[in-house]
Amino acid sequence: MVADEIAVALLGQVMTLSGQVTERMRAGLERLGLTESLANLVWLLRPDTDPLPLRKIAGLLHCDPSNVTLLSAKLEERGLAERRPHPGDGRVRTLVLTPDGRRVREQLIELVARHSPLAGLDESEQKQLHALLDKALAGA
Amino acid sequence: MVADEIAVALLGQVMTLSGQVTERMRAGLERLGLTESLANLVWLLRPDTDPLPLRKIAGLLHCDPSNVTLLSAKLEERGLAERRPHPGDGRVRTLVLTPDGRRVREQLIELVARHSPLAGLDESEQKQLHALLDKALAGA
DNA sequence: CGAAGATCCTTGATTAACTCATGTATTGTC
DNA sequence: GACAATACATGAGTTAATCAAGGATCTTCG
Repeated sequence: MVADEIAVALLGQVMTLSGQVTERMRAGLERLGLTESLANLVWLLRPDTDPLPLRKIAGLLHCDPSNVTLLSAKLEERGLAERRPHPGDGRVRTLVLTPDGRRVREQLIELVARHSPLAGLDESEQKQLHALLDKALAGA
Repeated sequence: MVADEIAVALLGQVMTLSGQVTERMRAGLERLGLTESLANLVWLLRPDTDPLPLRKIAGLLHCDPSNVTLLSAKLEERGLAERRPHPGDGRVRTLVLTPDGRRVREQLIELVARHSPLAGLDESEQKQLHALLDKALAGA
């Protein structure tokens, strides 16, 4: 039962951490003109990887595809992202950040990552933590 | 910039992890008759510590006090928790799990902790992780 | 002792995210 | 070329959350 206790405590820590991060985000979001869910989406839209189909975004966001349509429309409206047809499949739309969107994403990362509790750890601790989390996530 | 990269990746891992956990929770919640936000509240109501004032709950939950009133009422309605007056201060109400509520909380922990990605780590890794997260949270 | 101010919870109205059901377009298969 | 399957869009409806205002209790200070 001891092992269980640790697992529960770990989970509590992770949830607390994620709560603190989203809370900090929220404080800076108004300045960026984003809501929390839009920020989550922007966070997901990495400029250095292949564009994500909307359906895949829904999976990563754990929400309904129709909701992604809504969020995408809002980002488009603000000029932060564009829906583009998939080159190989006419049914699929992908969502890509515009230059403005990339800037906002940078600000978001700056806002959150630079001040997260995790940033307080030194480099070797961060690497250690990264390895542990990587292993845990791989096992899932 | 390298350190920043790690911090960003770490944050991504934590968010992914918390997303997976809440997703898993969601799958089992219907059976327990709870919504996600109610589950978060139940999770917070540890039977082994002093009862929490509603206002403090609002802080921990990062939401408005009036929302806590609403959630508390729902838990009460289901017989899972009780609002009790604070012994020393007539303004304050505390929220306490009933026996039924404690049972539901156990099931919730069982559901989530036992199957979280973190449970896949061995005991020494879990302890290591716990120490790192503890340090990070203490710094915040 | 009593009034002013602060703190805590509640109530009601409003907003916004999200889901569900349905519709339309495109692709793949037989 | 018809049929099933997949992907996104649209519209209605649900629900959680915020905000503003109110009543109750405690604290401070004249």
